[in-house]
Amino acid sequence: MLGKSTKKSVNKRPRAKRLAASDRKQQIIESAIALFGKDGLKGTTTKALADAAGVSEGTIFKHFPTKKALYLAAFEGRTGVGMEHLVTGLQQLAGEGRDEEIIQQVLSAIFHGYDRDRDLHRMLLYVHLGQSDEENKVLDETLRKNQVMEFLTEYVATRQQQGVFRPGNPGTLAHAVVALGMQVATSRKLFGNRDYGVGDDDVILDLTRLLLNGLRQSS
Amino acid sequence: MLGKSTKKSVNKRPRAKRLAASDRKQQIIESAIALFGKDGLKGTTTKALADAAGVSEGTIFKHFPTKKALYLAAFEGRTGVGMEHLVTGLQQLAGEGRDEEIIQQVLSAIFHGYDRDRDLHRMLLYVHLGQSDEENKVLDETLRKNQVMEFLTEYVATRQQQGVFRPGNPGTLAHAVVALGMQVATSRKLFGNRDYGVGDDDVILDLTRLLLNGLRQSS
DNA sequence: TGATCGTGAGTAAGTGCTTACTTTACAAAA
DNA sequence: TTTTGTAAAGTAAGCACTTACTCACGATCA
Repeated sequence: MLGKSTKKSVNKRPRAKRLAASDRKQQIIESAIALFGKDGLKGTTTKALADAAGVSEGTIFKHFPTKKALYLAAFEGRTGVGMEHLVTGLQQLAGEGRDEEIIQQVLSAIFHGYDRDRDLHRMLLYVHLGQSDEENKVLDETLRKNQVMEFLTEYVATRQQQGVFRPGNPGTLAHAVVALGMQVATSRKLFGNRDYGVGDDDVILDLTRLLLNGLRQSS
Repeated sequence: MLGKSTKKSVNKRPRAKRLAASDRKQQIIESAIALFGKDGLKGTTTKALADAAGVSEGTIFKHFPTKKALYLAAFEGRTGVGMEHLVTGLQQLAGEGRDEEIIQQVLSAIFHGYDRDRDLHRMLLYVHLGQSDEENKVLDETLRKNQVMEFLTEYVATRQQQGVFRPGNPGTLAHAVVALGMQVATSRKLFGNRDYGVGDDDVILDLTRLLLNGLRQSS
């Protein structure tokens, strides 16, 4: 009844325009992230992946040998982007001893990252949950041993030597800054928790001051 | 060849001993948590659930109308236990103004909770990921609006009025304490991340001091 | 005491649907 | 023409859930 065309085929997606293999591959990955982030590996069907990409199931398997291969490709293709720029800015601030702005920028970057790539971060949680402990160890080394963590750890250590920050394991303290940002961002951005009606900027401000005063020696 | 019994039936589970319905139900739930925590709702088959409980698939469906019903029952049956005892202890410490011990005990409780009920906490993450934002709002209200959060929020506010803690949104600050503990515990207990070879106690100590000094006015 | 029987936990063997992946054939760019 | 991307129609396996049955056991009788 509805959508009947004059020709015989009804309600059919038009044949996808022919693309270079690498382009099609990338396009499939992009649309897959949203689905994998929503329902996880097992919860996402290859049919759904094909529909989202605007191609047939067969095309998916032309480009990726298995569904899991696509899953891993989607995850690997989008991690740790835009870090260089952030770290460059942080290093400049570090030279000027502007502790508060460093922490504030790290937290802001985390919040914005979760806003921008919500699906990717949801997917990351799924990936973590789906891996064994052993596999997670590898995962963590790639993810957490990133430039930001390295910068922060070194920065904390330096400030401790200067007597500005309190003693304590620099790795633990650097992790604390990132972890606090991640958990609050996860709660607010991924799980839609807008507790006590406070806006992002206010939360970031409170957290920044909490962390800053926690790190600094009392005068 | 192997495991052949003298009688004809080979490799078959013996008929499960008859239990009261409520007992069997509880037993199925207990064994289900580990599976749901490992692979999530979609990743866990009813066959696997039956095998883990030592019964047939039919029995599972005698006690639960759907797989999802079992999933939700498993989740609901085990949340917020042991909170009363913790809060009672915290209230006593609050009366004596022992800030450091309060924070330390909250963090310890979180760490031990993740140790003790690792599967349940993994499952909780899956539940969060599987819910829509709207459903998560309900979930969060049950979970986060618990006694510990309520106590902490009020406690922070009181200490602020006394001029001991710095200003800032008490809800945000209380959430920060719990969130930091949760994220570090998740990373270490659920994802097997034992960064920088530091033990639990050392991490808790560093985090406690970080939070305590972050909350307190500098003298 | 024992024979009888109703109740309900438990099960084996499906049922039909969905899924990941395959095959075959065609269309269009090079 | 050849090469490559795509469509469409499979297919075998796996899935949640159902059905029709068995059997253990406590209550109720003689």
